[in-house]
Amino acid sequence: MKNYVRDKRMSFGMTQDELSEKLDVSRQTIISLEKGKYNPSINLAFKLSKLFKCTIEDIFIYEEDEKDV
Amino acid sequence: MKNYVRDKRMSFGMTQDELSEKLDVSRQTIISLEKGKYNPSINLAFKLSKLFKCTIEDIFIYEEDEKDV
DNA sequence: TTATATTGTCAAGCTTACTTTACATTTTAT
DNA sequence: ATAAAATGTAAAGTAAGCTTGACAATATAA
Repeated sequence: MKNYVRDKRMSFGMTQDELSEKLDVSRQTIISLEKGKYNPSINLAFKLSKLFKCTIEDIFIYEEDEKDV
Repeated sequence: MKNYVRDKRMSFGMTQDELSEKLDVSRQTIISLEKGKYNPSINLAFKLSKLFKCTIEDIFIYEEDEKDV
């Protein structure tokens, strides 16, 4: 799954630390997401979409044939 | 988080067993989702949205003050 | 250059999504 | 009423998301 977390974060002029605090998750979680180490929980995906004022689908791009299922 | 999995499934005339097979998850997972025992992974949420031809937001309703975070 | 901010890595541990199996209850059809 | 289909429950185990802490590397600024 591809994602635009880093792009969105930067377009909002936020640091990983600021983002993690606003979302109430650890900075590690943000790093891992941006680096594509794993997918977010649906709760975190929703939090991101609310904060970035867009849909989950705007941030996360699902690829039909995901190997990481 | 509220969800309309059961409603969507029934509107498609499918059984839990059929749905679980199409999504490649266990029937238990469907039961647990419909019963609200836990939230789906974002992967499963995407699979459901594709199958039901709608958005994740159409199926799962995020409540700002989720206690289950 | 030196300090400071920001980003990144590693590892151990916890929580929760999900699986599997086996069986019980409810619904639908004959 | 009986059988079959569909739904539900319980429990133990695996996998993945997330945390914490400590420290390394890179970028930005004075």
